[in-house]
Amino acid sequence: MNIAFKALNDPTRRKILELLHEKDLTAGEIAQQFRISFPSISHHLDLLKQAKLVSAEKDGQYVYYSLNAAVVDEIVKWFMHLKQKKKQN
Amino acid sequence: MNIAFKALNDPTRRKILELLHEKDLTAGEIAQQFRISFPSISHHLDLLKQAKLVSAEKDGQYVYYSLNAAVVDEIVKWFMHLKQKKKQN
DNA sequence: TTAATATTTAGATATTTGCCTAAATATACA
DNA sequence: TGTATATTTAGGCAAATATCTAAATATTAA
Repeated sequence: MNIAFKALNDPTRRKILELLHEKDLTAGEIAQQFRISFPSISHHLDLLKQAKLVSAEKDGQYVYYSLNAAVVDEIVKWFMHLKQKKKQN
Repeated sequence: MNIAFKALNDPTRRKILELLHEKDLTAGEIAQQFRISFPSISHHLDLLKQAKLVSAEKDGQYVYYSLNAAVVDEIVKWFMHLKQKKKQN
């Protein structure tokens, strides 16, 4: 959970999630969408992977990344809990 | 949105939101829940306020903090959008 | 096997973050 | 008014973060 929020705290990484929401992409296809260097994008992808927000699958020389909904669910649950009606103050 | 994710990227600040989910609290009451110094908590509260995740109201010498659902809604919306069924890959 | 392409790892650097103590400000109380 | 209480602001420091270039690794193609 901690690492998920950390992974989400970056506009580039959130944009990556939005791209992957459209369809699975290779690391290179993702990198092309940004003005940031390949290695930096690779690092961002690694963080998203650590947070289990995305998963990666190697196919030949390419690595395909895809969005992973499970952790998103968990976070949404946390927010929904926050929104439950609270005691009257 | 950017600042909201930033504000959420800290366990202390998320704990503060959970405390405020129970009921409104003064800065001091919040600070007592942590082993962190008063000024540090004050700084965390300021960030949460900037992100509009909480609102503050002064009452005499106390400042009451309360949870602000509007931004939470906005973030949940972002997540729900991510979860919409995506194109088949 | 050699060269090209795709991606990650390593190392360096500038910026941001979170914490602290000390000082400042605001309000309440004696 | 003078003192105590509640909270914020300021300044400093260590750790974390985002970025870069260069180098390494893996796979494909000539």
